[in-house]
Amino acid sequence: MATIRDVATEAGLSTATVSRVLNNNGSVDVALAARVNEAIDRLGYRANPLGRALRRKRTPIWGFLASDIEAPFFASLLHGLEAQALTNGNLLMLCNTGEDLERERQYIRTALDYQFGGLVIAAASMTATELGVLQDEMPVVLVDRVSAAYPDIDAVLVNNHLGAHSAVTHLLENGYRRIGLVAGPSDISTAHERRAGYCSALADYGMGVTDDLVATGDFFAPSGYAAATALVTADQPADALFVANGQMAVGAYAAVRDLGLSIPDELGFATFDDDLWMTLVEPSITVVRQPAYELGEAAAHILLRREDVKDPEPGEVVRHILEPELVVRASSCRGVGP
Amino acid sequence: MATIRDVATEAGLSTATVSRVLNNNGSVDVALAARVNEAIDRLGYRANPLGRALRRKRTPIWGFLASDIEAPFFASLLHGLEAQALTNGNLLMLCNTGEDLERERQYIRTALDYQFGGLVIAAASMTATELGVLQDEMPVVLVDRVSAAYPDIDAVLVNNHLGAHSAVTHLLENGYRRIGLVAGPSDISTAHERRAGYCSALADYGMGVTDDLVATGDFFAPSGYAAATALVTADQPADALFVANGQMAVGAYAAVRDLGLSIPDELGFATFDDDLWMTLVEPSITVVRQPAYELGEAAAHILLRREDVKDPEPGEVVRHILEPELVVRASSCRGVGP
DNA sequence: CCCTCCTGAGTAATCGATTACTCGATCTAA
DNA sequence: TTAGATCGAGTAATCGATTACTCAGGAGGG
Repeated sequence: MATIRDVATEAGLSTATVSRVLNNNGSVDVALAARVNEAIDRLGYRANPLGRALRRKRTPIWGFLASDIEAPFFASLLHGLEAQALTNGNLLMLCNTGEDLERERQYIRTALDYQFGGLVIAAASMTATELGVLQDEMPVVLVDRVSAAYPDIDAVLVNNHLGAHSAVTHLLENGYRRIGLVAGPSDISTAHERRAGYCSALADYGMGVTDDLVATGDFFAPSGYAAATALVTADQPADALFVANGQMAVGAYAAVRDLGLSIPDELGFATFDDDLWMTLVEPSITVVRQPAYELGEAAAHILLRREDVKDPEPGEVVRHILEPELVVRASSCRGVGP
Repeated sequence: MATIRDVATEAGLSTATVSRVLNNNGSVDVALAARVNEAIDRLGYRANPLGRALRRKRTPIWGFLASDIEAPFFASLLHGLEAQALTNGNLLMLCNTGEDLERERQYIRTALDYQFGGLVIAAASMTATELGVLQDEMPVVLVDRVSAAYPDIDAVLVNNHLGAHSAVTHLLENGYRRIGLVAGPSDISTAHERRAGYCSALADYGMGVTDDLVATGDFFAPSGYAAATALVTADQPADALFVANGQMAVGAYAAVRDLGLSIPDELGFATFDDDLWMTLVEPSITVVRQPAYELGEAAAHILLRREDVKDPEPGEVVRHILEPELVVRASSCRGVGP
């Protein structure tokens, strides 16, 4: 491996000049710069990123923290983020926390040790003070989830309220009147907002929210099964279900099938998150699709803006909200079924 | 951030001694070691990995190269790899090549620049010489795919032949006689092996392979749709389909549905790769499940073994073969359907 | 014509660790 | 008692880059 010293010798110049050419810093005579570049080509020189990072106190690596990278939503987000990272000369380091706080902390320490160039967090479980410390050292962007505890950190979010509102309104417009909500854990912002959207849609339709039409799960499939079963077998059963995320929709859908209810005639069905299977089952399922890939891209753009420029003032907080899309399929349209 | 020098000063010792304590190198007096550790605790010192890596000429980072991280198979593999990486003190760097050779090369150069501690490749498209050069610098493990061009590189693979063989045999045992194969690109080793397994199962049953029962796709959904349509609408149509991967199964399944054929009565159906939707559709789908997570773990173990020890001799090539599992569901059992 | 300013390039310090080499002290053996 | 071996710790070189500081030489002004 050729070093910058080898290049300097080859070009008959000093390492300082070579470095200036490499970084387009200072002013270097055109002829000398050409000599440097020729030497670089001749030797096949590539700068050692470790030496560079040590000196600059900054690594061109972004970290990505997610609770479950196998979930299609996060996988897609990750993909969008990775694509932007690589095209902008950054590497992407992955951390799957599995909702494990200790692991999350460990990873954040690692990010500090390596002096990452940025961090994207899709698992907001740490305290505000920890994040505050982190933010002093590198750009930090929250994606998907936020909490009231971090009012001053950049975030890229989905308009969950609108998404839930439009899906529930759609169910109402199709004649369903007792719409059950399979909700997520209320301490996760997305779950909270979707619930709020559900409520406001009912309110806009002049209907109140009855507690017996809301069952809370934990965003994983089994809880969706239980919640859906409860809502549909109650004394006054729901005549439609709106599920707050894709994983719970798997469970909820299985529950409905096991109970032998026919969708959409006996029960309307809609959910947050699009997934492949929702188009393959019979009837296909109406969803609120989240722009997951774009979420990742948007997070990358914020990191890039924060990187050097003072464009968003240090005190200014960026909140980028993306719009979800209601994709109407057969499961929510009575009389349009198979 | 405290440095090793700060620790040395705090403990009233030299940096050399501190370093020896940190790395458990050389011999240090117990009392002094205790003083060092106290100083470390007092200062909250954490070693700077960049300085360390620069000196050691080696970063505790593993790279992972995949063609499509959004595919459930690779996502799961990635997850298994990441879990092992983190528990062994390595970070995991992600690269999604999207089958783009140029991008792959670029990433490999990056791995060399950073002096990664290992590289896991699930996208074997580069030439043998490139990989040879790479292997001289760091441990390399191929997962999922290999090619005859790399006989001397460690690999973790699935027994594709056996998987296909068992699925096709299962279809034969259930009375299907004209089993169509939706095959993958023959230059990808997995596709090749699955095809061979299909052929050998037929042969074992005393049946020959007829070309008109094989249609080749590209491992993506649309090609599965086309291939399945062709096989099922031929003059002498197939009475069962075996699909070589999960993505094409999506297309193939949609095609069958669009043609209004009933599974499993009119058509048997089985595929490589398990996925959520295959249990949710009616009837559920028989699959050959690959241990994707375990593949990632196994790759990690090979890297760990190669890391320092000379356990696998430099000349010795490790080939770790994992067994797939036939999961029988309704789609392949005539008369057991809905 | 001389002095000042500016430009462009080199020298050397620095980032934070590891480690070859050195050296004094202790211990063993002759 | 002393030479030689051994052990433990410190000094300083090193990994590969960036950059503050320095300095020579040319341009411009008085």
